[in-house]
Amino acid sequence: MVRWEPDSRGRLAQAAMALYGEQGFDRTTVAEIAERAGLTERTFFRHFTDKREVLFWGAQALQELLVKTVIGAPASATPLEAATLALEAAGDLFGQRREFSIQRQHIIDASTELQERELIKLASLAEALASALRERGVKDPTAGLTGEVAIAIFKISFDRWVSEPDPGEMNTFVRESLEQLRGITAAQ
Amino acid sequence: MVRWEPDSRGRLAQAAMALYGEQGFDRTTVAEIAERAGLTERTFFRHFTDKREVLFWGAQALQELLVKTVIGAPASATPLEAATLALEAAGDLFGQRREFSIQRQHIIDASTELQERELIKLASLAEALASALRERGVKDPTAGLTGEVAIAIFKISFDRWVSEPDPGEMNTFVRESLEQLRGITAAQ
DNA sequence: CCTCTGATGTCAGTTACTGCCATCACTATA
DNA sequence: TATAGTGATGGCAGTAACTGACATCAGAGG
Repeated sequence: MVRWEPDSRGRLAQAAMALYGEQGFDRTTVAEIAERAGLTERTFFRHFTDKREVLFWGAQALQELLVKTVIGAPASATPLEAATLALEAAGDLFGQRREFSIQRQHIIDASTELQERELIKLASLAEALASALRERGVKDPTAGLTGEVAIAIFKISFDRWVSEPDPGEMNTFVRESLEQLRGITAAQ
Repeated sequence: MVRWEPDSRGRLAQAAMALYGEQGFDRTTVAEIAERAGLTERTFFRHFTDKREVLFWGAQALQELLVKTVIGAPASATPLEAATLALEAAGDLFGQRREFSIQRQHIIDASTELQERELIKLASLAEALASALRERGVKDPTAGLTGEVAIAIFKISFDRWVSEPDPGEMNTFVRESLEQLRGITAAQ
């Protein structure tokens, strides 16, 4: 006989996602989430530091993927090329769960608090990219700037990929945005 | 005889800055701030929506400056040139209060919550820039991308300008970062 | 059979924030 | 001059996010 149902963390996350989608983030209480998962408020805060953090526990894996890809990029690749490879790897990752990404983004877009959290996660990704580039020998401020610019491209591409009805691969948008960036900086 | 001391808002802001600097953001309570300003907690929340918002009430003016500058830029200016003019105007604004900027940034850098708030303010600036560019006839996604990239440059430049001992004009960093951006995107 | 561990529950406490109503110097108007 | 607002504040009760301290108890290992 098991004392507790397994995977409390997963059940909490699922309950939270469902409730945030049904009622909105602001109008759902942690007690509600815990109750739907058959657990206690206190236990929720043992698994997630925050009411918001439930929606962002994939960020760590994403960051590791980005870093690994940048470090593993061919030595001949320029900083921006290495960063682009990382974005494309991320694009593939998201591509496998488009429905989930859309639902999650709807929830985030409806709450300022969640947008703040998303932005700091993105900033953390930018910093991780920059740090990985430095390991490749890229100097500052080029490393930092490339990280920021790459994340900007990711934001815009992800946004379009989520909004459009039948967008195909997200990486198409990534490459397109890169082209536009070249246009923007070259135009004099 | 006056019923209340004038400029409660200013007194609250000043008390908050001082306490955040002395004890850190997390360890100061709104009640403390109000007390030091000779007011009540309730009154604090009539002037600021948030405990964090005290540090960001200049953001509105900054945003208006950026928008005005982009719209007023010569018709011949490219999107990035127009955005750059706005950044330079902002640079001049900050240049007049470097000490204040440094102290404020120290406070923000010591608190994750405040960093989140800062990031969403910056995102709002990026969107305002994009929207001003659209008014100049710039299409999306160029407008959005230019807004994001401009803010990325601002972040990096501001960061360097605040960190270095005797940096001179912030706009030097802005122009330098722009040059580096061209290098990054051009390198193939 | 015993002990230890790890995931959970319980409970009390702090603090950010909100709604509602009271207060009262000052102002405009009859 | 009397009266009826007005606007900035105080007071107070309430909600909900989080935290710390301690209790519980099935199962693992000896």
